[in-house]
Formats: sequence, structure tokens, C-alpha cells
Amino acid sequence: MARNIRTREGGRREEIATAAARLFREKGFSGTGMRDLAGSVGIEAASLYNHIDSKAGLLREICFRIADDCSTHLRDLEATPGLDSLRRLESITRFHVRMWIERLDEVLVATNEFRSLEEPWLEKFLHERRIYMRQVEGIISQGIREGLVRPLEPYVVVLTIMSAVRGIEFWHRSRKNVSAASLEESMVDLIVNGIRNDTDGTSDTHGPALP
Amino acid sequence: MARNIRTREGGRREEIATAAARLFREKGFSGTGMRDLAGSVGIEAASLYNHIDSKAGLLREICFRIADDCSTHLRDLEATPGLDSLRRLESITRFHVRMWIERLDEVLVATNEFRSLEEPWLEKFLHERRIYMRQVEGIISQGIREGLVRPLEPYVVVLTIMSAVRGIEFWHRSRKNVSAASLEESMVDLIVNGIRNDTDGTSDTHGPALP
DNA sequence: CCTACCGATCGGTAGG
DNA sequence: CCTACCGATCGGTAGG
Repeated sequence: MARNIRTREGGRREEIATAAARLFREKGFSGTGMRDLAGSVGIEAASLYNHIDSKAGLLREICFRIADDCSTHLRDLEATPGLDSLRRLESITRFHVRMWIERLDEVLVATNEFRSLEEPWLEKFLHERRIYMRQVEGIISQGIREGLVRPLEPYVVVLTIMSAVRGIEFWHRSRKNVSAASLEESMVDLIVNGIRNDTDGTSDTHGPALP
Repeated sequence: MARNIRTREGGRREEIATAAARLFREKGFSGTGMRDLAGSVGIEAASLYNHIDSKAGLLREICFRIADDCSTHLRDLEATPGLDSLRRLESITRFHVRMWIERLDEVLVATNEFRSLEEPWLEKFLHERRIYMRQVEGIISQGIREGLVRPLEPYVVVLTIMSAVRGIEFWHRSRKNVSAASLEESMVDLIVNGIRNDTDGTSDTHGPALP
């Protein structure tokens, strides 16, 4: 609201980008034609090019918006004082869960279709993703050293956190008798409990810093 | 070995199917051309049709082979006596982890490209998947009733188990300083510990049947 | 297993 | 924002 006033110019571009995210998600990047996209916003294919540069550009925007949002969250989190590594991991998990709940189209496209990125961009995207995962892996390693996280292979823990949330794809449209809030709590709970070190027996609050 | 003798007829078809799984995984179903596929087995596109019916048929075979293997494993497991629900869930988890380690191409195609299945088949595939997930959900519900599994939303637990293993996609080709065996143990451990009910404090063996 | 080729569709441009 | 159209590529067939 309030941003829908004067949506005449500029709003069209956003409308196309939103429709593209949805179509790329449903049919894949190479399975989506510009005529599909044009039809879904009610114009002819040629008219799209008054608003966008290329099909590749649409994909690029989606992928890097998601990548940027992830690294921004992580940077903000690193700058927040007073959080132990387990709480940091919970925050990261919750951030991903919410992205998958609230922005499914974009997140799925960035996850599944990034391989269709053209070449300086594909490498850049993979690089940023690698950096991100290494930072999260660092937090996990720290958690293990502090005794807050179970002593598992840190690399495997990152992979598991990042992919477990993909289950949310199935939840969408399926039975909504599980609410978004309940889904979020169950999944964060499940993941955080999977990694938390419970040797001391505490179960629901943050673990103490063992020597 | 021993199956590569007399690979003249029939072996060609298998070679094409294997190459198709790989290409469909790397470039997507609609991103893969029959000329790509032909080139990867060293013949012309037209020659493929002496061995296969259609591009769609190749996808269909991959998807249903995976679907069948999953439901066969589950049926065998249900017929195995003496396993509590937590052990059954561990067996299912381990089965999926191994599929993702050993048969990445096929599993990824069945997971990501099934949407390109044509119509009586797409519905059939989705139906079988729904049935499978409901059965697993049933085991989880039973585990919760018996006190072996933490009291979470069962539907969310199925989703999480089935998607957590997708992290293995990243492991492939990346740094193999984590061995397949170590990956398998860490991931099964992480998932099973995430769902196990630890109210009694036991940590590494199977939980007792609480009243 | 090949050459030659089919009609359809692709992303995108010209010009208004 | 449209009509008209470009060259390239698509899955697949004919015929040998």
C-alpha cells in the first residue's frame, strides 16, 4: 500500500520481474518462453523489451537479489554482539526458513536455475555462495570448539542446514492445516536440536559455555 | 566388469540413458538438446532414435526408476520384523543418503525435472510421491506416540528428512576430504538425532520404549 | 548409423 | 505497446 499509487511507470517492470520469478520456478529458465512471460502480464513478446533488457537479465536480478540478502543478513549478524555460536546458527536457520516461506519463487529460482546464468555472473554467484557457506561453517566449527554444537563434520552440518529448509517447497500450496508459524517453529526446532550438543542434559534454552 | 562383455546391442541404449541423466541434471530437461545428447555418445541426433523412442521417454524412465526404488525399499522395510519406528526412520534416512551419494544424476533429475513429465505420467509420479511421504509420516506419528520421536509436527519432519539429504549435491565434486563414509555417518547421525526424543538422557543407542 | 530435411518455436530487433 | 519478421535451434522423420 502507498507504493501502489502512481504505479504507471516502473510498476510494469516489477510486474514482469515477479511474473518471471514465478514462471522460472514453475517451468525452469530454459522452459520458459518470452511469449509465456508476455502472456502472463497481458502484452506481446516484443513489448517486453520496452521494460527489460533480456531474459538473462531477469534471471540475474533474481539470483543476485537473493544472494545479496543472504550475505547482508550474515554481515549484520556478525556485527551483533552478545550472541553465542548456537544462537547465531539459529538466527541463520530462521532467516532461511522465512525466506523459503515468504519468497518461494525467487529462492527456488536462485537455488535451481542459477546454472543458467551467463559467464561472468555464474562464477560470481558460485563464488559468493562459497564464501557464505564457509562463513557459516566457521560458526559451526566455533560452536563445536565451545561445546555448544555436537562434534560432527562441520561441512556436513552447513550442507544439512541449507538444504533441510528446502522441504518448505512441498509445504507451499499443499495442506495449509500446518500454519506458517507452526512450520517455522517445528523446522527451526528440529534443525537446532539436531546440531545442539546435549551432553549436559539441558534441552530447551541455550547451552552453557562448557570449558 | 563382466557386464561389459558383449555390450554391442543393448549397451548402447544404457549408454544413452546414462548420458541423458547426466545432461538433464547439468542443464535441465528443457535445456538439453537431442544434439547435445547425441554428441555426448558420439553419434548424430537422428541416430538416437534407433535406440530410444523420445526425449520424454528418457525422462520418464529416470523418474520412475527412482520412484520405484524408493517404494520398494519402504515395502521391504515394512515387511521386516523387529524394528521400532526410530530404527525404521534411520533406515529410510540411510537409504536416501546412499541414493544421493551413489546415484546423484538420476536422483536429481527425478527431484528437479519431474515437472517436465507429460500428463498421465506427471500425475502418476506425484501420486506415488504423495503416498510414499504419507507412509513415512505415519512412521513418524507412530514414533511420537511411542515416545521415541520428539513431539514435532510429523509433516514437517518428513519434509525435513527428505530435503536435508539434498545437501549431498554440494558435496559431490567439491572437496573430497570428507569421505563418502564420513558424510553418510555425519548426516544420518545429524538427522536421527534431530528427531530422536532424548528426554531420558540416553544419547547414542536406540531409545527405550517409554510408557 | 548417416544425410537431408520437416514445421514449430526460440530470444530478440526494426520500425512505427 | 503493436505487427512483422530475423536467423538459430528445437524434437523428430524419411529414406537409405
